[in-house]
Amino acid sequence: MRMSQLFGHTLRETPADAETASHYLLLRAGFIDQLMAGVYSYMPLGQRTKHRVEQIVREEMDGAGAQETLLPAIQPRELWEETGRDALMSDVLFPVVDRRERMLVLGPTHEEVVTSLFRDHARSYRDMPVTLYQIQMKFRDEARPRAGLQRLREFTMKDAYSFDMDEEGLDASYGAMFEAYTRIFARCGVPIVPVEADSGAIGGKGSQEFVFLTEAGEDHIVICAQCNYAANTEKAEFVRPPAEGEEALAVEEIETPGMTTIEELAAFLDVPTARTAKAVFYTARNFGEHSGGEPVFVVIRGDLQVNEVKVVNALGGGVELEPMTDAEVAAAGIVAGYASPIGVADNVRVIADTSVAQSPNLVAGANREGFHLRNVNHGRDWEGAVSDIALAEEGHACVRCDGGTLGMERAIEMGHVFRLGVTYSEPLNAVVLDSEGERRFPTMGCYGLGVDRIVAAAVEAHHDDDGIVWPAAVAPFDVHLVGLGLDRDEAVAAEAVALYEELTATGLDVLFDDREESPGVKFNDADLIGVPLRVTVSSRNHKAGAVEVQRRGAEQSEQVARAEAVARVGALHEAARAEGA
RNA sequence: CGGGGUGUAGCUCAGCCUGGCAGAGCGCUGCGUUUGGGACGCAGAGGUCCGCAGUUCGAAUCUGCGCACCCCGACCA
Repeated sequence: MRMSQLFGHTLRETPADAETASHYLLLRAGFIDQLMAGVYSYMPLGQRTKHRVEQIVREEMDGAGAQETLLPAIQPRELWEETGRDALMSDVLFPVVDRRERMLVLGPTHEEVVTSLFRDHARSYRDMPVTLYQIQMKFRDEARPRAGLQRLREFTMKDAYSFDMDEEGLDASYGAMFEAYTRIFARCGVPIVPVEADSGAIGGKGSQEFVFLTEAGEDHIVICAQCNYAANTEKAEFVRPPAEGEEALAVEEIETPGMTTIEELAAFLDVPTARTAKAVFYTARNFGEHSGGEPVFVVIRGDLQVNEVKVVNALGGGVELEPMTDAEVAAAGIVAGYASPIGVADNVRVIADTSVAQSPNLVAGANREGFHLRNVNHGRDWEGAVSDIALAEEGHACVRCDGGTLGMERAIEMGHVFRLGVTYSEPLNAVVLDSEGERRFPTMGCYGLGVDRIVAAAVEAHHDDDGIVWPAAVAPFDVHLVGLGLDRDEAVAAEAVALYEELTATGLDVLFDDREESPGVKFNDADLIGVPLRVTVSSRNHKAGAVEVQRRGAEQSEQVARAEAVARVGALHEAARAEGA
């Protein structure tokens, strides 16, 4: 590609709205352009990189035995009603109406469609196991798109779906995808950590995320400093700081005027927050509903925070929590600021974190303005389902090893693999016959990966003050050929063109800067765009019978004899590719 | 969805407080000089000052209502 023909230019100044490195570098280098919030065009350079990422994904999916398909992005809403996810995902669904006023949606994910496809074409265990995948646009009306390609409303996902007869089959299919993901991220130069995760709106019986640790990320991950335990905070478990094992004492009412927060209360009574019980109350509603719902009263030790994802799971899932309104608090007979698990109305669901169940003699509200109770004990003074509903925080003790401490990192979720089970095959009635002739629901897995996020993460992981430093496998070009002073010296120009053609003939993708620009402009653009190898042809080099080759990001360049140039560049290219593999 | 911020040339922004000719730098076009790390001179093109309404002799500037975008949080794959 001759740079004089390339559509799009580098920008000298950083666009004001871009904050993260991947965002402003991709904009400045001319890879992407924003159309609206969370929606971007890929310009030629960006599209080349995206293609290379997709090709790596394809190779690894095919290598793992998955078969490529292409499922419709536009889908009938009824299909989503069959699984109930029209309500569950209603806040991100892009609705569409056709000319006959039929309700359609732009697909945010494809479990329903692929299960429908499977239902129509798979007949028995002889058609299985099978894993289908596609690389396709997904549409989600995100509340807050952000950071360039990191959170988009229209994005490219590789999604795969496995169908097996039993758990052992799912284990094998899931394992194969897990391995493929590990290889994909390694080849793209994105360092990832697999972490335990909540499966959210996708559902199923367990999932793992592949995350890229970066300050620019929006997920929070806890990682044990001692063992390999790593989990999204939505899911993360931890060992509660131990309670003092004293005998249960008699309940005692105490006056605590104006002490409506845990901090005030603990200071007033001069006890650690871990000796108090905190109450938080919610209304749990089905998705898409805005009234009614079930009152939920959550009790947790004062030194811990409530993890709402865990509360939803403790309630059986499928609901969303909203803080109770003042009217709902009053209706539930709760005195805010002095709420007590003792004497809660029968229609209120009470959930206790394991921390309160294992801590004797806590201070809790008296459900009476200006009063608290000392020596409240779960099981003796009040009942309530015990569950892990606490948010893991930095410094908490690891559940998987002895003496390990959890650290907190920010991360971008790059991929997510789920063990679905029959979450979709059952409601969609995708039945196959097993070897006994019995009708069975296949056990499914699904595996998603964000292509745009790989592009963004590769930049986030590989850049310097001058620009992008692409991993060779996903660079838009293999070689950036810089010709200096081509309009002044015909011999140099001829040499540059000849080298361009020779390098291209060996199969390398070459970006040839044949523009009439000053050397400084060309070098700065080359650094910004970040192609792994830069080859400079100039009158100075020409006189020495050489060209100059420099690895992007390297301190030194090397002079290579003109006659050796093609072979040397080829060898350096192979070496650069090998680094990422 | 809550909080904060910003909308003026392709980009980065000044002008707004205190109403009175639409501005700068970079980029862009042409000509000339220059040529190994974002050169220089000359000449030029380029505007719905986010939109609508209001106040005023007069609005980029003041007021109201919208819209868009960004950031933090909530939520989310």
